[in-house]
Amino acid sequence: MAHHASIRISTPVRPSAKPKALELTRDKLIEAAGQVFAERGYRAATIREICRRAGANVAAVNYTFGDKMSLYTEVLRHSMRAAGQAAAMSAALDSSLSPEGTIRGVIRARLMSLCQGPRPDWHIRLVMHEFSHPTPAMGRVVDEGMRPIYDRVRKAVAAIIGLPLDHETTRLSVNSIVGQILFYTFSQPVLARLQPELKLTPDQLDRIADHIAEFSLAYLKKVGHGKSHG
Amino acid sequence: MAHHASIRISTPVRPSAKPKALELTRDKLIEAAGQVFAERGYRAATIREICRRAGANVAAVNYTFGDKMSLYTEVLRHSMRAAGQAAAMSAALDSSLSPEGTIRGVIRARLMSLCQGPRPDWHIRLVMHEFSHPTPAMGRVVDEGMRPIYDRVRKAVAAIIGLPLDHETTRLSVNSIVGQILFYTFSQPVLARLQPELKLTPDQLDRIADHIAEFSLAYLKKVGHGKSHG
DNA sequence: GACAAAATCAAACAGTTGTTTTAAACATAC
DNA sequence: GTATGTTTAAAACAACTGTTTGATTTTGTC
Repeated sequence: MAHHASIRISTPVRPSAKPKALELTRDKLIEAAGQVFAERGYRAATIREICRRAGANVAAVNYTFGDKMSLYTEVLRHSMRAAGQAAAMSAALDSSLSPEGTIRGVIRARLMSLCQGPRPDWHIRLVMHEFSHPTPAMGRVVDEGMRPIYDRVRKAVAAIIGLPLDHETTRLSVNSIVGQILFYTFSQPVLARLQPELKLTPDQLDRIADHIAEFSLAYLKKVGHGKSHG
Repeated sequence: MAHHASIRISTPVRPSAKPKALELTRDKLIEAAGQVFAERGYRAATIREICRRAGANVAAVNYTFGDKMSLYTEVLRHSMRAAGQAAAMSAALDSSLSPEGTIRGVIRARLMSLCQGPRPDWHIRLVMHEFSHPTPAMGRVVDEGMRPIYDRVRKAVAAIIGLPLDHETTRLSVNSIVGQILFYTFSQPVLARLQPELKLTPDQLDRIADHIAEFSLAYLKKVGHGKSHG
């Protein structure tokens, strides 16, 4: 049911005038909920634990957000915004880069986010959960979190291999590149068991990024040269 | 608590002598549990729904398997066994293949399992859930389901690029190949939204398998030739 | 047929869940 | 100060969870 929360949402007349203490507990709840949702999943995460970690009362979630699902959506939105900003930052300085530079940059930026960042694996685990059990929020995850990168890589790939944007080879090549990246982000549990010696330190990730770039560009350049004089 | 079930387990003296009706409901429960676990996840899956789909009583799970987790482990074991048999079958006929043939074969076999098979996406969704929320059963999933393929590809890759089995380039190249494959198995929700026109029909998967092979071999052969006369 | 073990069932149990309620504490404007 | 609206707190609610119980039916054996 709609209740108290709607009052707050419907009256952000002056930004940061009335906010008072609600904003505080609201932030604390989102932070705590991010942790709990990430490590337990949506269903297994309990409102009671979220509130305990946030130092708030059990009723705080329902008072502030309405219900559990709205809180989850809000956490996902927050997570997406953070990831989006990082992506936008790297996008700003690669619009002037060569296609090859774009590809190398995207791979590196994407991999590096695995070791740095404030909360290392939050966003990843949240998205992973969305993958295995999609909620209505899935659409936003893809549209805001993945499509920008996907489209940027697609343009660069098309430029290198000299084929149209929507040619099958273009699309499949992008999938191949994205797949290599996602392997290191999503398959860490497997990786840890298959290659225990592979630590995802910054300089190791650096070498991995280089490898993925070399691996991919070998094909792209080969096809590109074939097109240019074939 | 251990109870009735242990009686059955501890007395398989004559195989298929006493089994009677228990085996039947046991199979029905595993089948139903596979569906429910796959689509809802371990936590959200309820014993009541599993039993309803299996046409059994609520107490059937606890009577037959002891508790919910034991049922889950059994389902995972079943799923692994099925996948393992498929892998073993393809392994039998590729031991005599060239390294390149091995790689092409593994890619194709792995991708084709996406469209054929009795229950198309069971195993995948189960493993996906293990990825995002690993249980103690995770170890077996990796060891029985992934390591055999991983090792086979590694040997073939090492042969082509002419580097030792545990060279970093060898391992990273295997990761690149496996990553491309896993992308199509694990990222279907994303894929469905990013490329709605990409249907995973048998002949489409055939072209995808070819692409992954070409994409990967471009790099492997390049490195291999470099080694042979450099 | 009778008899014992195995299997099924309906009902209940104990615990946890998201959510609601009611009242108290707090802040703010007059 | 009082009055008003907002935020917290403790307790209770209703629904659902995995699990257990004890009776009842089914099954296999003599």
